[in-house]
Amino acid sequence: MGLRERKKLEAWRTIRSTALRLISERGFDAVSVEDIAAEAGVSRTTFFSYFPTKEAVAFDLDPQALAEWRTRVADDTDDQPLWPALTDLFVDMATVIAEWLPVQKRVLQQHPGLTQSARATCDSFAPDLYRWISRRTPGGDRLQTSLVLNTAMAGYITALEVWDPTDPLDVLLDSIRDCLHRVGTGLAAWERTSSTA
Amino acid sequence: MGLRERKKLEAWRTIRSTALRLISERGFDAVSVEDIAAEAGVSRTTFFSYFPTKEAVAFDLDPQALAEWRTRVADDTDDQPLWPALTDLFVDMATVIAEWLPVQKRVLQQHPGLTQSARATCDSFAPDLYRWISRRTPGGDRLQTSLVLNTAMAGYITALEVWDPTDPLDVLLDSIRDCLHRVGTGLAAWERTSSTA
DNA sequence: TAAGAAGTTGTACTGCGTTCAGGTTTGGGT
DNA sequence: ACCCAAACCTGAACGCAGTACAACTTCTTA
Repeated sequence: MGLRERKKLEAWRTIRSTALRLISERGFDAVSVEDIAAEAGVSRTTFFSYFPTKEAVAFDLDPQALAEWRTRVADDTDDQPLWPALTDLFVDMATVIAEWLPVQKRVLQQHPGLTQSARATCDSFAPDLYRWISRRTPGGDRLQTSLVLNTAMAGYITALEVWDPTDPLDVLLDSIRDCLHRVGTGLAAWERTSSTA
Repeated sequence: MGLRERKKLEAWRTIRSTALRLISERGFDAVSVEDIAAEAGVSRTTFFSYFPTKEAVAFDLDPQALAEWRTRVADDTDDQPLWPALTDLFVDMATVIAEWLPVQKRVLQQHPGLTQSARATCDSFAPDLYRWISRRTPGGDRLQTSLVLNTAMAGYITALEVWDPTDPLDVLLDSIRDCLHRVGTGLAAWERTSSTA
């Protein structure tokens, strides 16, 4: 990893940390992009070269963490049944972003209007999961694959929604496992029958 | 229904139709709020008194249709099991907004970035559904209720995602029924056990 | 029909997000 | 050690979404 790449990641993290600190202190609307950029020591233009929107600075995934998770998903040779394996991927994801979850959740509690942006976080790893599910269920059509993905995400989102950020991370991870297990037990029965429906 | 209320609804629908027509013709980004307001014969200020954001004009629910659906949900004395009854509510919702679905879907196909806004449509009737589910599952905790809601919505969203807007509405309705049945069969088994988990 | 409530309009303002030309830093090749 | 091209950062200017507000018009009701 060259100097250039390291500096970029460092800048990304500086801007992100600065943003979350300011937003935690003053609230999302009371902090402008200008404020964040100034405090992080970069220009407004540079801010937008790292984050496409102001919301993104609070909810985008760490590039390195995301890349690591992606390679793990791509190289996955797990031979468990579909839903336990899928559950592991979501737990991995939550673990990877564990550091930021409490503060993000607290921002969401103070500003429910950002729920949409939070869901966009899921969308950033959805394509990888879609491919992974397709690979695991060769007979599945588009409907079945999307249904599995969206249902699993519903479980993940629900666990995040109900989680209290002052609780330890293990509580969240167990809740994710619980939710995916509950929603998965029904869909598992459809895995074989989808092409004959 | 007084003159005032009738005029308001009429204005709402004029703005909405105008907006969808212009957006269909030129694309979402190439139409400004100013354009829509001018073409609809109102001021920019008035536009924002009807729709909180530019996205809302494409995805908000018709006030009358929403009100009718709400009373139907509130007065619901259906004694079917949970998931068939819930399925009926979603099918009702889709029927109620059937008129706009094809053009909205076409806008989404041309502009995938608006998916988040489309999901906000669901959020506008989510609170009603949450209350309805709570009423139907007295023993359920917050996790179970949210899980049922989010999972049902995942089914609904999935059906919308894979639906081809050139297909007749019945195809979509059947798909909604199919998706909710699939995701519901698993969760139905948890209805009784949630308080002992 | 007069008073007041509800709705509309123009204006001015903040702040997000984009574009672009010009300057600076970095890594690779000689 | 030097140079060059590519990548990066920056300031300035712009368009447009969304808000605030005071003046004005239209509807309701007593």
